[in-house]
Amino acid sequence: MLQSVSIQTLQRLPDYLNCLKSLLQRNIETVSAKIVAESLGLGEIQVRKDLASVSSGGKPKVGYVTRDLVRDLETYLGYHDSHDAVLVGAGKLGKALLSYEGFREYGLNIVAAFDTKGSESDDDMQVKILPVETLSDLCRRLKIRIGIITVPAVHAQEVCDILVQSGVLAIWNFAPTHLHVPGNILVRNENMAASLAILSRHLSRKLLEDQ
Amino acid sequence: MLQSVSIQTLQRLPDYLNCLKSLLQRNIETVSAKIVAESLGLGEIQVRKDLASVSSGGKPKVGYVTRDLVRDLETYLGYHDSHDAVLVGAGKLGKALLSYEGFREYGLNIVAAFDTKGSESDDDMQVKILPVETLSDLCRRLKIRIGIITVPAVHAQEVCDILVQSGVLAIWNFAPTHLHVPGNILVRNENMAASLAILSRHLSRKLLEDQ
DNA sequence: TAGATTGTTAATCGATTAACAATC
DNA sequence: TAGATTGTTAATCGATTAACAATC
Repeated sequence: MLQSVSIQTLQRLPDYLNCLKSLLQRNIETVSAKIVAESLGLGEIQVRKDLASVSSGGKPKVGYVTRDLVRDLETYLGYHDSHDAVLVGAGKLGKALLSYEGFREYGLNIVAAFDTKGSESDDDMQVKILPVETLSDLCRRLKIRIGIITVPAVHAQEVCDILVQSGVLAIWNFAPTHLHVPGNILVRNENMAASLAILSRHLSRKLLEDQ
Repeated sequence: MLQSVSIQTLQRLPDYLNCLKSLLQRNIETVSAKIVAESLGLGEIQVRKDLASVSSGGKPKVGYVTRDLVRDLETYLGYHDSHDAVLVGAGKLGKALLSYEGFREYGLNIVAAFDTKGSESDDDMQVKILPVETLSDLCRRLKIRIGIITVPAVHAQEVCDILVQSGVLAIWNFAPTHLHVPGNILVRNENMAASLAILSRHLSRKLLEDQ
């Protein structure tokens, strides 16, 4: 039965997809929740519940049809129909993201990149780097709905405002700063500082208990 | 009163720090939970509780001393004493992370980078790129406890195993794959696919309701 | 004193886990 | 049939929010 999916579950779905695809490559045609759970270090019941919310279900004693699950997950995650996006800030990180092929697989299609410094485009990047003055116009013309921010923190809000004014509805923010947006706009922070906080605390504790 | 800090709270701490530092720059010497909450889009009570768990507290009617809070947060997050780390996988993303100055501010010090392809070091990177054969040895010699994985997904587990065998206790994984580690090792996934899932669903919903 | 603001204790909410019924 | 496995309903757990007491 298809239920509404919590944020927590939603975030686990790509992991399931990964896991199932690798099982598929090994020609494993059906799979139990137990196997998936063990492979990802999750609880068996949690896996069953998560999968129930996006799939048409499995069969007792048999499990799930791997291929069907993969298809259901990809469909749910929107990997089959791609979203166009722009990226603002073609520094090191921005360029790294631009040349990452994997995004296409996730249904993300970066159609243009912008920077103050115009157009020093790299060899293995598909998109041109355009002057930031043309950002708003292009977003409107191409009806861009996703903006990726990889500018320095001080300019992030400014860029964010332009994107929002130009019709962007979802922002993926790599700048280490909090962005202010209207209520209907989603900001997803790729929060490196938060990750480091978690790593650092684990380390402190481990080193302490080893003394 | 210093309490134990939940993961959720821990992840918010860098945001508080950011916010407070910018207030400090504007010479705002005391600050109420309400101000911080509004600035970050959080609940006032949540902010008070979070701050209570790392700070020596504020004064009724006055609020918190900005400078003290900044210091307490930095101390708690370990920004004052830095951790050495290695990075494995000097592709686009790896190089981007290597040349990001900001990590030092967070107490992360990348002392070496590794790749199969040896040593094509970039201009504005401080560290050399070493052959991956020397990874284990260096980790042991320098007692490295943090490993950053930016290799392609297929090689991530392999690299992870080497790191764990060489004494690394915490792993920051940028490869889109789940890593298997012993129970005492922490893996933090920088989960781009999960972020995209959240962005994508928001978009689907918005576009649907606009029809 | 009055009022703003902190901090704590209790209530609510949501997510995870456990127990169990259904079924192939 | 027996047993493995799904899926659902109930219980638990943890985090957030609300209510309130403390205090400058």
